[in-house]
Amino acid sequence: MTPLEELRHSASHVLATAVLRLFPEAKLDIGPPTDTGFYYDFDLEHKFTAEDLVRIEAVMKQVADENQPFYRKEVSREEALAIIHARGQERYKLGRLADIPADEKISFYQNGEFMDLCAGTHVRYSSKLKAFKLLSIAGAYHRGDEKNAQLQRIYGTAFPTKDELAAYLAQQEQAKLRDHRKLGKDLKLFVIDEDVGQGLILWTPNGSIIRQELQDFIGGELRKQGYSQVFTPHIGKLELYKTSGHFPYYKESQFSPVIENESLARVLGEGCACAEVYARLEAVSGQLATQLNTRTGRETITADRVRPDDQLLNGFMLKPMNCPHHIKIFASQPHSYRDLPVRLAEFGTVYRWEQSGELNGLTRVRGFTQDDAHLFCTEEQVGAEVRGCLELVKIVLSTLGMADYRVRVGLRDPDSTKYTGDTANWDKAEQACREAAQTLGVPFTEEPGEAAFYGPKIDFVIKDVIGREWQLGTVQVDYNLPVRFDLSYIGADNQPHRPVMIHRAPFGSMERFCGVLIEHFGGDFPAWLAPEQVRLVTISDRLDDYARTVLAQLKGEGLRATLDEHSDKLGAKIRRAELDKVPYTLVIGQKEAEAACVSVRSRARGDEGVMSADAFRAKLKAEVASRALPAKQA
RNA sequence: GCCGGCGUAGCUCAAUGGUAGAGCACCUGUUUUGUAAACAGGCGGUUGCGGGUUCGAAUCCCAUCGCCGGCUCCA
Repeated sequence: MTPLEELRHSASHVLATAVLRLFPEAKLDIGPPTDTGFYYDFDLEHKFTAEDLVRIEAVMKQVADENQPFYRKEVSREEALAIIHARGQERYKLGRLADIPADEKISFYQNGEFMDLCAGTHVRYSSKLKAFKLLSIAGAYHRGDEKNAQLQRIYGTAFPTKDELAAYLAQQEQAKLRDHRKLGKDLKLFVIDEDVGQGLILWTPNGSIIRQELQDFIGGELRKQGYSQVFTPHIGKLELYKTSGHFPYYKESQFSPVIENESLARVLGEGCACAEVYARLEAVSGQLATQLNTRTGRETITADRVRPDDQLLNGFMLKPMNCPHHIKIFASQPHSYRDLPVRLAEFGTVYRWEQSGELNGLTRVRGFTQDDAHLFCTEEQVGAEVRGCLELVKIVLSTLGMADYRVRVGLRDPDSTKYTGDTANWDKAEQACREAAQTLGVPFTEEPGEAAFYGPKIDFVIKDVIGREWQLGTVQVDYNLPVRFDLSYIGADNQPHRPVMIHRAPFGSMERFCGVLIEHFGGDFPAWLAPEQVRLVTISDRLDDYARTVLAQLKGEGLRATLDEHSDKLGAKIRRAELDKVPYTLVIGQKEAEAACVSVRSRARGDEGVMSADAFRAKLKAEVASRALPAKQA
């Protein structure tokens, strides 16, 4: 444990000490340090309130002042049981004790009257806790399993000194100002209207410019890399998703199907209530899941294809993924090995029924557009194609100056049944991902259980302003959907072969990416992305005519410019431009008008002096064309 | 979905059971301005929605919708 973790871990023990002083009946679970602080989970009838937090924190300060030494005590399993019973903490601690392997030492840590099953380590005296603060109360399931009891978790943070604590809290406050939900409102980038629906993004004109620019940017890269553009509809028949495996496997995270009127009439005509419709779908999908589970891994889908029988309801689903549609395009005609790789790209909008409590601004939504593509290639081509996809992700991130990300290779969880396909193919796909990741030149972690249901993936993960991680770009290797859809190409040997699929989305979703991007730039977008690139402000409205000439010239070059026609003093107009985070403000007075000039003020660099209107236009055009990042120094 | 907190004007907030208010934004007028806020006036609210308690509810209670922080989930 690092010294800081040790400090925070000790703070969590002191938190538990204080809680037991105030609420002796509280049952303890666990209290570890975290990246940013610590927490402790309690089971208690009384619901903690904000006022309780103040009281608890005050008692914690007392405990710190009592300068209690922390003692480590190693005990036998029998002694441990006795301690737990003596303290009436059987409810969770017995289970925690049982988790400790037989060959490991069992230890307790004691400070004052408090004693907790704990591997350690701890600070030597509670007086080391000079700077801590309780932050929030949250529900948390015991062992992170929603089938278990929900405990009350108290979060806090601690630092070696009061200054460091104050700096951390101030930095957190600063971070909130960059929150994309706040900036989205301030800069009028997007709205979410409760009448339209939770998690459904309405892109306003300003936000749409950013999204469109990003789309144009990557579109150019795709043309260079030999992708073909396709378009597909937002829905597909239930049958399609039964074949792909989405329907039985992930039905709970999809919008309810749109049932064909005829099917619906048949069911309702029999006197069924709406609930009966859902019950029937449940039964059908359960049955399909069983069938598909027992059939995964076979090399031909024809015999395995699940056909609807008379009991089935026919209808459509909002697409949760684009792959089935793209697969159907690939399958629509025969392919020679000479055609491969086939790369089909689409900004495809998908819909997923995320739990209401998980929705979050742009970063977790119910309808989003993936910058998606599916590559169909030979097994020999997989490595090169995956590397090409990773290259694309790196181009995106470096163009935007996003360097603070981590790479995760998501592998299957060997104990889970949520995956489709046979083991041999999974092994090949996982190996392909691993090898490709090694060529990245950045560290990556392998994480079991993070794979897609059809294959392993390489994800680019970025933190938002409050430290939550979000998966953005992703590259996924898939040996399984080609089997499920019985895809083939004709090889050099004139025999049919199974292609391998690669799913990839460098941005991930436009919504989530823009959310993270807004926070990355704090709303100060580079000129090429800024909804408004230039604001013209005049000293006096007598100069507005000249300003309008300059404005027309800027617009003529395709630049996004406006003229501030308010009857305000210059300072007020500049302030407004600054608050609107416009990259360039052109100040126009008599001198400028007479010389066909503009006085340039850069948001990043301040006053840059006077230049000819023509020169500014050329300079900004070049800056936009090169997709330059805002430079602090001229 | 679960636990907890919160919903007052476009935005930020005030009013704690007794006439819903301020600043900014917006509109109008005056001002004609040199690098982050000129002045004056005006517009703007069934206090998220629906019930209830009360002589009287933004305020108390119930329900519902939404938002925020966690948990769970995340193709």
